Amino acid sequence: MSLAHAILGFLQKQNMTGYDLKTSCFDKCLAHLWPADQAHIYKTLEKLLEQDWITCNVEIQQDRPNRKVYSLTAAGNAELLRWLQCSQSLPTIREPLLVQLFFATQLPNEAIVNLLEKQLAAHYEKVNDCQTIKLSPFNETLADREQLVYQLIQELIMRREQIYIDWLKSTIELLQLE
Amino acid sequence: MSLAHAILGFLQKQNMTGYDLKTSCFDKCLAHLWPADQAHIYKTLEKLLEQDWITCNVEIQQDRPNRKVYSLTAAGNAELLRWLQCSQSLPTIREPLLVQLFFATQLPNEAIVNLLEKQLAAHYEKVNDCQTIKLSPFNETLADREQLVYQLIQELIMRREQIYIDWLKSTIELLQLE
DNA sequence: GAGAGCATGTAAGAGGTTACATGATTCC
DNA sequence: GGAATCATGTAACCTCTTACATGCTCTC
Repeated sequence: MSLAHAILGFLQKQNMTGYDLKTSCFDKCLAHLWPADQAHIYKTLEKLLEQDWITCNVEIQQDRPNRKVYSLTAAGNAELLRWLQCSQSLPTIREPLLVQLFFATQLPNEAIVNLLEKQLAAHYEKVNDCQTIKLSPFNETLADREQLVYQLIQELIMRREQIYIDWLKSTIELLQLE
Repeated sequence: MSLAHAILGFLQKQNMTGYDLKTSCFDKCLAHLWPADQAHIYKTLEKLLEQDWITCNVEIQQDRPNRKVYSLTAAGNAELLRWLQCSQSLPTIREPLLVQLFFATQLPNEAIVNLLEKQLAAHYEKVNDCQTIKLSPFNETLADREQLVYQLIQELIMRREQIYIDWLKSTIELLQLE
């Protein structure tokens, strides 16, 4: 249910369209915490409407497609607050590379090293990406408290990446020595 | 597609039933790399049959339900080998706790600390679990190479957990000071 | 007698992705 | 002229989970 609640969370800060949510919120702030697809966001908005947790107001535009601007209802706000206090389950992590490695003992070392190197390159790219994320979607000046929380989140994400990078590097070295 | 290929991988080592795959393989070896549900395993076995990557042989039993023993075909083996050489995408990690924290600045510090402490307890439990995983489902003596790979995988999993634990601990301390 | 283990599955739904379609405007 | 931006969506599909159902045996 995190996608639905993340949408509620963003709408609490500011009224927005599905497009805004995708481009300014999910892709910018939550890309590394909760990636979300455009089609999925639109579908979820409909469900939230059905639940009466949000409402929709159409702004007619001449030059461009009309905007469906969503906003949080009182019920939606209450639901968000309820969810914010529920303890969440641990992240489910599925690791394609490690599954592959698990069965890859039948491959020669060079083939395995090759796979690891590609993954390492992808992680380097991702770290680059992570460094440029902006955790606040709006141009407000943030309270100290918010800034602190955002910094903490960013740090966990970076550490998480660093672990993979370190592990990949040392594993590649090890296999090359053999 | 990792679930399908993991099944091929296990069947390459030994013929098995869906039940065996769930209880001896996925739950024991891949629990922290690629958790898999029983219903999902059965459905995937059917798809693999349709593709002719596996075949099924029914063993009739008197006292117990019959066993559908699956085995890898030559085509299945080829597919596994092909997949083992494809570079995999990075793991998609979705973090319910971090999303929650992202929106939780409206909660008092104690409420946040409470959430973090629950998550920390869950991670401690998981680390315990991870320490008891046995990466080989069979009672064979392993080649050095396999043993090395399994050790490396285990280490990455443990480090991944440790990061979360360290982060949660220091974040709790920080918030309690405020 | 209750519960765990063996072994099969189905049905329904939640969650998520990919690809396609529209149509105007602005920038290179 | 071609690509990007704005803004909407749909359809099909894949992945995964939850809950239910059956029925026998062995152990506590």
